[in-house]
Amino acid sequence: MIDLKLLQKEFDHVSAQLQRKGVTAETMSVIKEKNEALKKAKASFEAAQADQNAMSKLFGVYKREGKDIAELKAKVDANKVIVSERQEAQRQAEEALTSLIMAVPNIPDANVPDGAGEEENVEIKKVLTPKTFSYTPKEHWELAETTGWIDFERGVKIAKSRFSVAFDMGARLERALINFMLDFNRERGFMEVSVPQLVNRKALEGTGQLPKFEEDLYVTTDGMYLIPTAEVPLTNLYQDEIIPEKELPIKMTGYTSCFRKEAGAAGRDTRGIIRQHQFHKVELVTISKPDESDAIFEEMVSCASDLLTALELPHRLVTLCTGDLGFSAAYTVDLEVWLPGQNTYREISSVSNTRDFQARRAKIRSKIEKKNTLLHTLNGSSLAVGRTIVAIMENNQNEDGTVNIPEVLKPYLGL
RNA sequence: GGACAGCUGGCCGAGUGGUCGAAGGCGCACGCCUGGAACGCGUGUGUGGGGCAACCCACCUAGGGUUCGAAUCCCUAGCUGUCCA
Repeated sequence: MIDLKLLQKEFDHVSAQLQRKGVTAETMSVIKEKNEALKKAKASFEAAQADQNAMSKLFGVYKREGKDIAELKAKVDANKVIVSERQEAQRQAEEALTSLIMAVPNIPDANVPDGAGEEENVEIKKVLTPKTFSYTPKEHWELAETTGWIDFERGVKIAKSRFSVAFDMGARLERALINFMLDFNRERGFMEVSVPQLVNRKALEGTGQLPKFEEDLYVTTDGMYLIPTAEVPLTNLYQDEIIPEKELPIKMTGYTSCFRKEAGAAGRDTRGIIRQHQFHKVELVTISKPDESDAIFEEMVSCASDLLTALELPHRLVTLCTGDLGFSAAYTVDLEVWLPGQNTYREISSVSNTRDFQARRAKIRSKIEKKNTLLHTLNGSSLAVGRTIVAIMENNQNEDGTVNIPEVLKPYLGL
């Protein structure tokens, strides 16, 4: 959620920054209007209420002094009508504003490049050089068949499209990767946490998936939601808390399944396991003091990048432009892994600093220098498991359709 | 699934209709004491919003209700605990 006080104080600046993320000038001025209307409605309601409170207090005095309360009661009764009218006006004004601002994305950092979409993301650097093949490298779904690691048809049979089944070494590789990633992250100072994979609405509002992206979430019959990422439960662990300063930063890593309807992705990546309704991911989440978040962001990017390097996977780092930046992020670096079969780099991790955007929604604070201060929340994948398997398959493939296991994973596979 | 009990500030805990935003304690901050500390003593210390300020409003799990007035009474929901099935 954006800071309404900041908006009020520096409307032109905030408005301009948000317009970079596609919020219209019109929406901004409506928000400004609604905010002012709410303040007026609130002041008028509170004034009536102050009258009410003052008169109510007199009852105690009158009673003690044995005075007649009939006249006072008539006055209070008349005021009560005014109070309830103004209360309703305030409630409506509040609702109008809230529904607007909950759907406003975070303000992008000043150094985020402008751009319409992923084509305009800016490369930071490449890590490791892709190896050259003496033949045309196969795509992972072809290798899925020769290795027998992934079965797409049976996934569809028992669920529907965009579900798959991992068999034998495919399944073992998944488990090995999860353990390897968790251990790697833990050695970098991230505490391992195991969280629920169903959460309530409030949690999703806290991290920004709701109310705007309801159509991409699976919901259960009793109103719980399947998590689209471990970022949701991990970040919301500290919802509505005032965290002692000495406990900061809180650096966590967790493995969960993730569930996404992929509502807006019809026709994209329909083959293979790049875009599934259910996938495994190891996530990093940090809650930090505001002045530490930039340094921690770099740590998180390095963690994910070094993980890819340890797996011997060539990749590159890109800064997302305004058009590709997510709803809650102020700044995001994507890690894209080289897929020789597709002859391109594909996203395998996304590390974001949301600054105080989620903290404001979720009320995550700490008392810093005697003042309750909204903290910064950061999240990043380290890494998406399915896509890592894709990358391993395509980068480590042999001409006969077999795939070599990366050295670092062998201990995890008993090899 | 049924019965009962509870849910109060960073934490613990008192408070059963009228200066209660809430005693007391812990914790924390500052000061005194000390060579330095601990102990002890003193002072301060909830959150959010509005206002230049005085000050005002809201918040005792949440949402409703009764009342001039609710932490306190009533209803509903959630959660926690205990017992029963």
